Amino acid sequence: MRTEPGARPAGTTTRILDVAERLVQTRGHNGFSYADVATELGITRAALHYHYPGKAELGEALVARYADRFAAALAELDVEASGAPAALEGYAELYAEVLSRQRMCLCGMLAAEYMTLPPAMQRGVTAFFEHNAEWLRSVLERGRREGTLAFSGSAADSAAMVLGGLEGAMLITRMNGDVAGFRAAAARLLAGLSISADQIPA
Amino acid sequence: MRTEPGARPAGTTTRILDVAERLVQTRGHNGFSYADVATELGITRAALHYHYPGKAELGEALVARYADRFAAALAELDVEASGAPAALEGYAELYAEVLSRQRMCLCGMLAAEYMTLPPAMQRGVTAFFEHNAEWLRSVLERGRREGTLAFSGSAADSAAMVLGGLEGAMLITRMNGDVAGFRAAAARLLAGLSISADQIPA
DNA sequence: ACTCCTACTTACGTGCAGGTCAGAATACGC
DNA sequence: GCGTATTCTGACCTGCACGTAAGTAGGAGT
Repeated sequence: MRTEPGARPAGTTTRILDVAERLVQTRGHNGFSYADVATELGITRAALHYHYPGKAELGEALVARYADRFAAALAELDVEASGAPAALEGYAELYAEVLSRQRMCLCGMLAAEYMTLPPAMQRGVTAFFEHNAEWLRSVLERGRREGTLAFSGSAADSAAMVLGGLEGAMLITRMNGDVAGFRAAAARLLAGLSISADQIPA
Repeated sequence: MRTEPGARPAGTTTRILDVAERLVQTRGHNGFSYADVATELGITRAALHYHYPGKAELGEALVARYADRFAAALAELDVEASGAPAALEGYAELYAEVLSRQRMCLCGMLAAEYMTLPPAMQRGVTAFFEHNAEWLRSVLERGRREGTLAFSGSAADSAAMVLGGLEGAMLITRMNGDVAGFRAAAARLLAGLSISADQIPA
């Protein structure tokens, strides 16, 4: 499929993924066609079928690459972040960066279309969120142990809240491109987990 | 269009809306066809075009009815809820009820597909969220004035957080039908706004 | 020089989705 | 018991979306 790992003009396979990814993140999996991708790349639809036999397989590859990248970003946060609160802020910033490119989280988008997705994509999306929730849970538990975070109930519940909160804030603020609004909502979300500091002052 | 306001066998126009609503809430606006609705109702596609000239108009009617119902539910909460915290809990419960029927919020679904929607539907969806955010903002401000809620920053930011948090939690928990998980996440979300009570005890 | 693989293209087929239009059936006032 | 409006059907059209098959251009290896 690929000529070499270091193909200079980016490689058609990768460029297909790049275009398709953007289309899914903006229009959804049911909102774009092979023709859209082909036209944008200046190739034929048949060429797409050569690289990815069908839309289902392209979708699978999309989810897999996105999940890998996200996993890598989380691993980097584990290393770089100086503590649980910083890790959470870094996590929210990952979302803000996606949003600032006028996109929705790929898997958040696919979560909405979940019922219409081929099984392999469903599994990929589910795994993505499970991995994220698990990462958040571990960060939250560490923060509570270390005394840098405080929250009631289980860490898993708060992890689900953070994950859902960021995805949802993204979903809604994307409509009018309000990145600042997203950051404000995300900050408020995380403020509810901090060791009660900035309370009450309006 | 309708024979009478009190048509006993529900009226085709209404039944079309009911079926289409469920399909949008589960599969999205790009995930169902006129044929799906017609088949389920045992009528032809042409009959659908008689009641709603096109998918765009059907979609508009769907958003309008959903927004009206939601607005009525909010007005009822204003009357019935005994205070700001109760109003917020009631608000979250509205979402939980939708989810318990295995559905996503209609407008949350359409928010994902926003870029592919006809302009009139976009306006309807935007108006829905603005109305919800405004309602939440007023509840939050009242709660803060009355001393029943406490939160940092502007009420508008916290309103966006609650709105996004509930939509996002819904989006994600719907995948595995985890209503209990949704309620837990929603409770945690609102706990961050209460006058710091149940902090720290795991 | 020919072979073989990779990366495409051109041409086609199928099915479905949205929409139109001319009527048929039913109910309805009068 | 007759016109009229409402509600729906049958037949059709157009375009697109996904997919397939066969063929070709261009290098890489020997």
